[in-house]
Amino acid sequence: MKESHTKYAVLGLLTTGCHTGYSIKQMIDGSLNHFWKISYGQIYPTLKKLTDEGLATAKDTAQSGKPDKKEYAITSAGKEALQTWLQSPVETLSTEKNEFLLKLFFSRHQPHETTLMHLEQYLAKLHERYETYQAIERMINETLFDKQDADYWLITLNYGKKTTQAAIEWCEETIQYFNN
Amino acid sequence: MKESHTKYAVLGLLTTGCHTGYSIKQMIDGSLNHFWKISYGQIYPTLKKLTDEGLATAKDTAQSGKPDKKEYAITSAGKEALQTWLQSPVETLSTEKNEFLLKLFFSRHQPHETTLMHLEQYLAKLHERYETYQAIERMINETLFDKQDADYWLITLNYGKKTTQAAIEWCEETIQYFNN
DNA sequence: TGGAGCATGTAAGATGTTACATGATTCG
DNA sequence: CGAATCATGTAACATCTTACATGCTCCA
Repeated sequence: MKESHTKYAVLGLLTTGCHTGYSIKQMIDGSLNHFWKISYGQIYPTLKKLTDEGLATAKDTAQSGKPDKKEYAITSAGKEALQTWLQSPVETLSTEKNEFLLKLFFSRHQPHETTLMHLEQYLAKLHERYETYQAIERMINETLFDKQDADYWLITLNYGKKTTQAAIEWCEETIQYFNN
Repeated sequence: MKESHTKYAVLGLLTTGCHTGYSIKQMIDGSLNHFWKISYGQIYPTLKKLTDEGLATAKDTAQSGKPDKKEYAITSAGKEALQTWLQSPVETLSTEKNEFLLKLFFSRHQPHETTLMHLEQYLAKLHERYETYQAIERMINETLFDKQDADYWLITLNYGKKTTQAAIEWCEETIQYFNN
C-alpha cells in the first residue's frame, strides 16, 4: 500500500506558486523534467483526489483575457502530509530504464557501424540535454524567483548536469574504442 | 502502438545462454540491473507471448536433481525481429524518476539536518551501488563467459560506474555546501 | 479566420509490481 | 525436518501514457 510519489510532487508544486493543472504541467516540463515527469492524465485526477482528501482546496476563478481556471491551494493538512513525506527517508535508488544501454548490451552480433551510429545519436541527445540544463539554469537565475526556492532548484539541476557530463565522457571514450 | 522494449530484452537474453524464465530473471538481477528490470509477472507472460508469435519455441525438459523446467529458444523469426529492433534508432532519452531529487527540490522549508540526512543516505546507497558494479565486473572477468558478449557487458557496466561516480561527487560537494 | 497559447478533463489501454499459490530437490 | 535454491505461473492492483474531446481569447 505504498503511496504514489506523484501525489507529493503535485502537492509540492502547489507550494511553489503553481496553482492550476496547466501551470503544474509547465513547471514539470520546464524544471523537474530530468527527474520527474507527469502527464495531464495524471495531474487532473491527482488534483481532484487531493481535494477529496482535504489536502488541497479548489476555487473557480474567472480571468480577463484568458479562459476560466481552477485555482488550487494547499491546506494545512496538505502541508503536514507534505512535510511528513519530505522527512521520510528515501528507500531505494530507482533504476532508469535505458533503451540505448539495452541495445548496446546485445550488440555483439552487430556491425561496428551500427553501434557507432547509436553511440553518436546518443551523444547528440546528451549534448542537447546538457544545453537544456544550461538554459534552465539561466532562466532560473534571470527570473526573479524566490531566492530560497531557486537555490534548491539549482542544486537538483546540478545533479543532472554532472551525471550528463559523465555520460557524455563515457560516450566519447566508447566511440574512441569502437573506432580502433 | 509502440512495442514494449521488454519483449526485446527477453528475446535478447534468449541469445545469451538464458533459456528459462528463472535464469532470465537471474541475469537481469545480476547484470542488467542498472538499466533494466523485470519481474516474474512480466517474464513468464512475455515468454508465452513470444512463443505464440513464433519468435521463440518452448520445450519441457526434465532435469535430474532439479525440478522440471521449460526451455525456451529463439527462432529465426525471433532473431530477425531482434535484429530489426537492435538496428532501429533510440528515440528518446528516458527520464529516471528520482524520489531523492524530488524531495530535495521541495526542501526549502526543511532544516539543514534533514537535508543532510537525506544526502548522506543517498551517498551511502550510491557507494553501495558502485561496489555492486565492481563485483559484477570481477564476476564477468572471472567467469568464462563468451568473450564477445563480455565486452559489451563491460561497456554498459562502465556507463553505470561513470555516472554513479559523478553522482557520488555531486553528493559530496552538496554535503560540503550544506555544512557551511 | 486560423493558429497559438491557455485551460480542463476522460477513457482506453499499456505497462509493471506485489502478493499469492504451488511444488521439487538438496544439504545441513 | 527445515531452509535454500530451483522452478512456473496468475490475479489484483497500481501507475502512467495516449488519444480524444472541448472551448476560450488574442493576435496576425
